[in-house]
Amino acid sequence: MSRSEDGISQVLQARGLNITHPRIALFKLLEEGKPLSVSEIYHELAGEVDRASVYRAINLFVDLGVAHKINLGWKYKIELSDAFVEHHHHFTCAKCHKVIALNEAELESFIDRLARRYKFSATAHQIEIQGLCEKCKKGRVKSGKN
Amino acid sequence: MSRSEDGISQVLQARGLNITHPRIALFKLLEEGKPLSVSEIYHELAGEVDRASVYRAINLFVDLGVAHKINLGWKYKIELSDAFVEHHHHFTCAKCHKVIALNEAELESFIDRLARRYKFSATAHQIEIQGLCEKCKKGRVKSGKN
DNA sequence: AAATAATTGCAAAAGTGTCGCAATTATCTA
DNA sequence: TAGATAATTGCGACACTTTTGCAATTATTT
Repeated sequence: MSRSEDGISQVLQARGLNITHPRIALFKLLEEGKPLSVSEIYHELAGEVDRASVYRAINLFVDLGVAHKINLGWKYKIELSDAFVEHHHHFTCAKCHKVIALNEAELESFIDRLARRYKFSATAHQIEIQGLCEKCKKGRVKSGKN
Repeated sequence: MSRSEDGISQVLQARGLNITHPRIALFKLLEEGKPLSVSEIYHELAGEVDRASVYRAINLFVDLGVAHKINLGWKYKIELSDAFVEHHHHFTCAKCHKVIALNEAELESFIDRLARRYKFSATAHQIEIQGLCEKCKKGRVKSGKN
């Protein structure tokens, strides 16, 4: 393992942490962009990486700010942070599960304005919005339950 | 157990559900206003209420719309719904843990406007914002940990 | 290439969430 | 208010999920 160009190697190196297979494998997986649950991750990495190491790598990434956990529904999933991947907020359709990316800048500035008014300096935030997308709202789409 | 005036008893009664100790105890705990994690709840109720019953009561409350699960950071916590308790959004100061309530109407309308633009109809949302309050931002306030 | 320091995989343990079922408790009825 | 009836609880057992100690392995340093 060498490649000191890619994102994660750089971060690890900068912190004096070893560049190891579990860490690279996790990063590559997350790099595909889709938020993954812990079990999706270690099933994907089965045989390659031990469960315990998956957890350790995930927690390391979170501590390093490389990744963070988000909630879809009410199980969390892991996703790379801004610096390594697109945006963070989206609508999730409760029926068809379509994900609609939100205008990040607008959200940020709204939060900032709000915070400023309360003389609060915001350092982090989580926003999740559930609802129905245009198609599903129009009815016609039957849902098993819910 | 009788008291048919308080919120939860009314709801239970209206649905023909029994008013039982686990349910009352959970409601009282949540009534204090602080969102609690499942384990906080059953540790608090240890000896009084069995783990399984805590889960059953929580799920019942959620089904009834009496409580709902929210995500703080990335573990979910349980909180009573609007009808039974104040508002849902606030700033939380990372140092002194002061909680600043936000202007709910403004938040709601922002979300709605945003959603409308994407032709998405929002039915629920969770927003959490971390940062520092005015005093702590100015420095001077030492924090034990965290 | 050897030394050393960080990390892994494994196995065991702790924690979470669910379920069936007999025992208990709340509510209803007379 | 007692007795019948139906709802609910607590218990024990599972099936995960997540964490930890530790010897073995792997990445870095010299």
